[in-house]
Amino acid sequence: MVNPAKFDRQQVVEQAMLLFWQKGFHATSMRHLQQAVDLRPGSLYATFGSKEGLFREALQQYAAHGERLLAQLHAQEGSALRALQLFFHQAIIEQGGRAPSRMCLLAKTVAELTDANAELLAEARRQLKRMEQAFLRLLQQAQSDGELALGCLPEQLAPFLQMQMMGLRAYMQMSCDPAAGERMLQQVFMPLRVVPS
Amino acid sequence: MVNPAKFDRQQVVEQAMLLFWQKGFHATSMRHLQQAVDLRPGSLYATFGSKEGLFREALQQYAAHGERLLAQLHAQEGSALRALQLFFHQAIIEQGGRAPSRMCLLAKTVAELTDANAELLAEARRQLKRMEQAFLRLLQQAQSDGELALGCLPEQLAPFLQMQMMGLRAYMQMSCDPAAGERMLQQVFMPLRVVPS
DNA sequence: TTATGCCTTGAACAGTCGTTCATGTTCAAA
DNA sequence: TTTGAACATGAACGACTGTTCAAGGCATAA
Repeated sequence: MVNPAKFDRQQVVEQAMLLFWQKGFHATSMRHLQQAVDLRPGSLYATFGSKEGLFREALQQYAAHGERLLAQLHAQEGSALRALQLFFHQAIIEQGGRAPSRMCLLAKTVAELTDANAELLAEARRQLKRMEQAFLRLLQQAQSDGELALGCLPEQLAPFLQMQMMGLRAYMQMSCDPAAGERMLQQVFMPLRVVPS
Repeated sequence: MVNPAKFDRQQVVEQAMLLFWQKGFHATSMRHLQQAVDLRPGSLYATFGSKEGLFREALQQYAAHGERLLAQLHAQEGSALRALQLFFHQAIIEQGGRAPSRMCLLAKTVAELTDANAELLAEARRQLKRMEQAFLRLLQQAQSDGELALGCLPEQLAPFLQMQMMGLRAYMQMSCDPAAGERMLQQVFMPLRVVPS
């Protein structure tokens, strides 16, 4: 390497991701991104190729962060079901006001984009499916640990959880009412409780 | 009226709404709208004032159509709970592929817009709240008709239903799998079933 | 028929979009 | 010290954005 780049690629993607998360793909201009990451167009285009390229990496970084958090919660709590519950609580209640948006960036992207950006749309869908599979693994673990009633079907519960995650965060974006979020969060996890014998 | 307009205002709003529904606010250009409704910029701006003005009317027309459909289902079915169920089924399963988007236009708008378009964002939130109140009235009706267990709390169930409506349609936008939609739809309405005594 | 106001038209505006590229800078290897 | 490849810079590109407006068409009232 003759002359290494002077910026941290991951840090640039992180800043770009936060901006995309806040304003969405179309409303985020390259001018604004250039200012946010403090890079001139030449450097950005040499590194990411296009606005779409930068957005794709932002999506991947966002999803990777989510998966990492879920695994970390599982490790530190021991319980798979408790990890899921904490993950939901964190995404919906705690991070609510601090994050650039109350909604999931992947869900926002699936909502905003069309076939006109087919690759990005497919990438967002793929990452959402990955998260759903992570939910599935945790639910299976919970079941074999006896945390989840044997009558439950993790293969049906995982998409159901994913659906409710998207719904909860979309609802929060609409109402901005933490109390309602907390109440519905309990309603979501109520049927997962194993009845004490 | 000296020289009345030659176009049908409601029809224009309808066409614009379909385009906004498909592509979102930012990705829909006035040029494209002008072509879709076959009007020149002067007429559009004289009638709606701005892109935002046209979008606001599109949101209102969309919401009005939803409320009308819900009332019509209630009238023709007699049962409030059955009306809700049909409404969900129609929005999520049937209209799925035919509509410009699998998602709700109001939810898409809340997901896409920011404070940069505060009035439009507020309008979308208001219309979503109106729908939730329509849900609430039907749930109360169902309860007093004995369709809904007395233990249920319509004031908690209505936001829960709204949340799941948003979640279901967002999930469908992600997976495009009608079977999964049908399955989750049953899961949503399962706890509402009154147990036969 | 003329006069009066509304409606329609399409060219044009200033601004912004994503993107390119010639130019200048930096730094390890020769 | 010279060389040369990788990187940084910012002006500039053509296309497109939302919006305006002068000019012309139209239908009613006088």
